[in-house]
Amino acid sequence: MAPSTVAVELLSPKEKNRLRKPVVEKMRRDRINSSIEQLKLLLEQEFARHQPNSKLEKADILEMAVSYLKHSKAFAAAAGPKSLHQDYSEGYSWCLQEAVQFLTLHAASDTQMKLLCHFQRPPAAPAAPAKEPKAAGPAPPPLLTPAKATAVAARQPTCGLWRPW
DNA sequence: AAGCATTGGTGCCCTAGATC
DNA sequence: GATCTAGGGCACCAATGCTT
Repeated sequence: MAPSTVAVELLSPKEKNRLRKPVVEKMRRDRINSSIEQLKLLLEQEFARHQPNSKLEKADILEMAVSYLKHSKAFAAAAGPKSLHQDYSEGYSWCLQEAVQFLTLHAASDTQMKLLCHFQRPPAAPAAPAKEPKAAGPAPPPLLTPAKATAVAARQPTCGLWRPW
């Protein structure tokens, strides 16, 4: 049973500190655990692919996160430098495909068409840093037509990790 | 039942800030 | 600059729960 507030008032600062320590330490462990849990959720599919049916320890989660980041870095380096605009366009295109895929499965066709038409409008340009030559940059990639986007969505596997974003 | 992982409590050490 | 103090982080250990 926890000491009453009156009893706590009577304690010396050192004793108060001694009582507070376990609480603070617990909060700290909780932070560690919740972050590990978030890592686990973020890497869940990767775990399923590499170690199906195996129980995940915290150490496993951390190891997998490290190897994922290493892999991700190596992939980005191999892909070479991209312009900000190119990077943005690829990201936009990918998000569009994801949205189309989702709508294909879940949304009513009317809503789907309206949303697709909305996405067909040119995306806002990314906030370019001062050095990036705005006008001289490469033209944005062609936008997907609704039919093409749906076809692309049909080809796309469900969200997998190791995606070069 | 044994082995392993996780959790919770505690002591020790380190560091930053305050005071002299 | 030396000393003191509070706060934070880490390591260790015991208890508990889970798996084989």
